[in-house]
Amino acid sequence: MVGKVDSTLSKGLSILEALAAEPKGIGVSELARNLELTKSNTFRLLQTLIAVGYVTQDANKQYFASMKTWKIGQMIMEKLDLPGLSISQMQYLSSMTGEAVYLAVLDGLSTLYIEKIESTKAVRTYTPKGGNAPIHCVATGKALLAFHYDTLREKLIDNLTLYTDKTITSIEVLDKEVDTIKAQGVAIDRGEYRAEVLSIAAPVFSANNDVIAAIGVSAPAINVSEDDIENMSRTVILAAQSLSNTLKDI
Amino acid sequence: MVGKVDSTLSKGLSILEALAAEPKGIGVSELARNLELTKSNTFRLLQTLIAVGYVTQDANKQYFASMKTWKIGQMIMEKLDLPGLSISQMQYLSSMTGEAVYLAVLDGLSTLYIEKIESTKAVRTYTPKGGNAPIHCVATGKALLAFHYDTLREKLIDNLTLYTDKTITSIEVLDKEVDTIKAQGVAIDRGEYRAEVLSIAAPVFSANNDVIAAIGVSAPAINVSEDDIENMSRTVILAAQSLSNTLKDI
DNA sequence: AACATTCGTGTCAATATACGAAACAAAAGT
DNA sequence: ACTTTTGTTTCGTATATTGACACGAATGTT
Repeated sequence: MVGKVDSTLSKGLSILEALAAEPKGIGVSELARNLELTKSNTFRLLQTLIAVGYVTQDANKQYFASMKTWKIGQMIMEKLDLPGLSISQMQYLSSMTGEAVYLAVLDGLSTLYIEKIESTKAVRTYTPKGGNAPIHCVATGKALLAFHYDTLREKLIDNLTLYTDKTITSIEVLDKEVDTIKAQGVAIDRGEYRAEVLSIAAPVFSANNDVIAAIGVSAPAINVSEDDIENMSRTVILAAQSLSNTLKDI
Repeated sequence: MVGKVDSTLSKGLSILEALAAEPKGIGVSELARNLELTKSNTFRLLQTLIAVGYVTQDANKQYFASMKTWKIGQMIMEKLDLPGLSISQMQYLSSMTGEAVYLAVLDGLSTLYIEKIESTKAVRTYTPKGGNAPIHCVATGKALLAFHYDTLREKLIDNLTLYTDKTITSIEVLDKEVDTIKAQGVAIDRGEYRAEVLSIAAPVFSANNDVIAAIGVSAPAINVSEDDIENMSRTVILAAQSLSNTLKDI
């Protein structure tokens, strides 16, 4: 009996999301139009969001997302403290490769970067902390995808967006790719999202052997030879295993 | 006509908050008891939170807050554009003191420097933008810590790393220090992280009075007399208050 | 200045919606 | 074997949420 959702709650959250995305404040009417909701409905939901502290309103009647969401988000992060637990392995990867190092978790059909260490080299591949990328064409994404494939495959079929000529857009090809990722324990993206970027990532296992994160490196493709790829893969796998082990005994 | 709130939405958000505070996952029954809600009600709200991506459930039926809230929070943070809003106050501090000026936010058990102005003087105390420092022994860190002490104290107990002979390594001493920081509205570090560096910082408050950042200066200790410290403290506090005020009316 | 649109906020009746109680199987404790 | 507690589902009902409409105040247009 899945599928039934409380519309009030989901509408309220979509308002919160809309406000978070809004660079400048926004009024009821425009907000209602954007979300295809009634003005009355939007107004009322905004009132309750204000009452519980997630939204504020300025003198010109504009509505804003408050910092409360940020605070809650921080709490979640702190409790899990994946970044804290990962930092030593990430630093290890950074020192070994000199490239940008990422820690990512699953977020719908995207990988969400929750921690990063900048490349120490001149040419940088910039992706901000808190940013995300499609799951089917970057290394961290593919590593996460491979181990959640049963729940994600179906949803992904119609969402294999093409980004470069290397991007996997056929589900059959992806099926095979997932098999090799699971077999090898590492995912490699050779310019499947950004043509000139190569990334390598491995899955991180929780205490109950769920894959909860992926750790990996990202580098300008021209910097990396095939031999380098093999070496870096081994290093990334080791770091991921190491991290998985520290998660076992928490 | 104020005060009427959509109960569905507010209950849903309280569930989200409860999950965020829960270090380990939690089941429906216990959650319902904690929040004084019906089991049916709690269950349903959880289903819709799952449907919209804010909550996940593991194999043992335990519910968790997902990273989505964190992501929304990050979005809010980014659109706030703290660096942009801070620049004038930072320049003011720079011109008044001639020393290095920092804008920092909380990042785990560290202060993360998100903006800086270099010292105009010959002798510089170098800390790069994007860099971080332990929270318990630099001024920006202590300013942030003091106003997040309830959530951070426990974690910090085993992480009071010693850097110099001035570093605070006892939680009892830190408790007192936090009290005086909150009382004075300013944090001072006299060589607690780098022996020869002195730093002064004050908290920056958001529209709803959360401390979301700290602004401060950092200087070679030999440059600074006790009188200077007092003067600079006042200047830093003023700059921080000024910044807080501009945040009020956005 | 007069007019026409927008805006944010209230009102209110209708009904769709979220609600609690009870029941369920499965698991955990005893 | 028995009892309690778990997560989940069903269901009839009441109530809380809803959308249409109204309103004055801004804002824009002529």
